[in-house]
Amino acid sequence: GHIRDLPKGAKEVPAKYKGEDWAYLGVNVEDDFEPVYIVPKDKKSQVTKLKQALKEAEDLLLATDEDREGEAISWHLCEVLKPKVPVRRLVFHEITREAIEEALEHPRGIDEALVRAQETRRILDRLFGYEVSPLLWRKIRPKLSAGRVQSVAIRLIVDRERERMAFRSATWWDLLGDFATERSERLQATLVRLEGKRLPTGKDFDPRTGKLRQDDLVLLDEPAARALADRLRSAEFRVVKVEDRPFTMRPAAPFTTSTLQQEANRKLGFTARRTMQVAQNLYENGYITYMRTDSTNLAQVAVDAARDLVRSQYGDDYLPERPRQYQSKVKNAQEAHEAIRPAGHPFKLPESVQGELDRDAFRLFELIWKRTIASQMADARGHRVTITIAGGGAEFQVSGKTIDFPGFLRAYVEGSDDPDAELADQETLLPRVREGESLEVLGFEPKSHTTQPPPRYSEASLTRTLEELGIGRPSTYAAIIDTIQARDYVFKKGNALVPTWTAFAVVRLLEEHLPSLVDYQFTAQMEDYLDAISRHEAEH
DNA sequence: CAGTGAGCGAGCTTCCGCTTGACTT
Repeated sequence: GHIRDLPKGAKEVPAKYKGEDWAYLGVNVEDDFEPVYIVPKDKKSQVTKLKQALKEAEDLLLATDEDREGEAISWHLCEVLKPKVPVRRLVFHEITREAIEEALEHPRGIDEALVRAQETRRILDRLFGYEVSPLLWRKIRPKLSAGRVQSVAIRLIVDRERERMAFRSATWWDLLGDFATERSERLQATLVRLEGKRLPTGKDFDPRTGKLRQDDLVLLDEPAARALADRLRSAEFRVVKVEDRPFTMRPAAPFTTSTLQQEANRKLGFTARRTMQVAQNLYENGYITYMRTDSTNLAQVAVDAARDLVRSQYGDDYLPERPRQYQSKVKNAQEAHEAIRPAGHPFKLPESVQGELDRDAFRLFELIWKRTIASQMADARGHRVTITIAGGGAEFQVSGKTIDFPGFLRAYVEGSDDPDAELADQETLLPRVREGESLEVLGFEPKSHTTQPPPRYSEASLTRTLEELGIGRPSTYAAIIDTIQARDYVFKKGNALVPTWTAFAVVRLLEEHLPSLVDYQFTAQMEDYLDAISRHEAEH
């Protein structure tokens, strides 16, 4: 990790800067934002060890991560160690024999522009944090904090709470029609249209007023729904349309830190913190690859191992002709490592390691194993059938889903934030009917529906949103969630993150007086600028 | 002269991102 950093406060600033106005920042804002670097106390012993080792070395190999922070670590090492022997910078994105040997044959120098980009990022975060936090101490309460990442995180949560407070629910009614086919099979369908006009769904209501957004829809109340049910009992119904559409589903990409935390939260109920602790343990004991990564890429040996397992466990039908490659769709991905996957070749089977692992570790390992294997399996194939039934001026519809070939679903189904949607994902089989077939009416049941306010963020959905906005890094997602709770901005209610009044006060103050700093695009714009620095196109 | 309370000044809080070993309970 980093062995040098800005001083934490005025106390750690070297004596010659002690009296300066900017000492508390550790950045000379009076002279071109020159940063002051120190070796923190807990890193001194590491630096001593490195210096000792360097004395007997004929060569210095810098093999830190190939990303912005990793490049900076290499640069700081050179600054501190002042090596007199030749220095080579090695880069590899996976810890495999092949990758390391390759790296040894193609060393490079330190990329100074990338180092300047990191330094800029560090200074910006310090200035934001150490200038804005004291403002909150004076205006709201001591010990509060603000920062490029945490302040946007609480703004997301407060914004969602505002939407919930402004929310006005709406209630509407429809009918569940119960029919029998010519072969006496039961068929239930929902009223979707009446006299040519569509019935509303939840999306048709404005969440702030509870009123319909358009007026060409049929809004039924309870008496109207009951009257309609009575009237339709004597109507004649026919199948007017049977739509049959094939579909395929692709497996999800292998895990990154963010997706692992989300899935472990949804499927195992782990907090981000617990997921990372368990993963760290699995990593240190050689069960999985590195757990702080934003890459979905698999090393060639891992692809081979996964494909071997697919063939032996599920058979050739489940193996795609060619290995699958996953593109990172995440903004600002730096891809210094592989995806998170079982270590080694071949992968150990979960059953074979169950005895060596505690319950948490086993469940997380199994999740990683299945996701990795599934990512190299064939698409699932099926078809979706939609039946439309008409009679008495009313139109009913029902959809069913059939899986013809499960493919990767044999190994892994991605979890969902929305349990209803997950239920709807299950296979639903419909009786066979033909267009024009007449149906017997068994009855109509009026059903009421109420719109729901937008849900609060969970740890999983907050992490996903931050990642989508390019905010935070794999090593910090879990820490962000801890920080906003430690500062009393947010508390957990079950899985939900609920903002406190302090959070409302802080967000409102920042929105009113420092709007650009809490803009959701602030980090994305910063990243664009840092990229320009690393391409030598902008001043740091 | 002792005890009390008001007033003042000094010192502290805080960022993000990379990591693992040291320390406490």
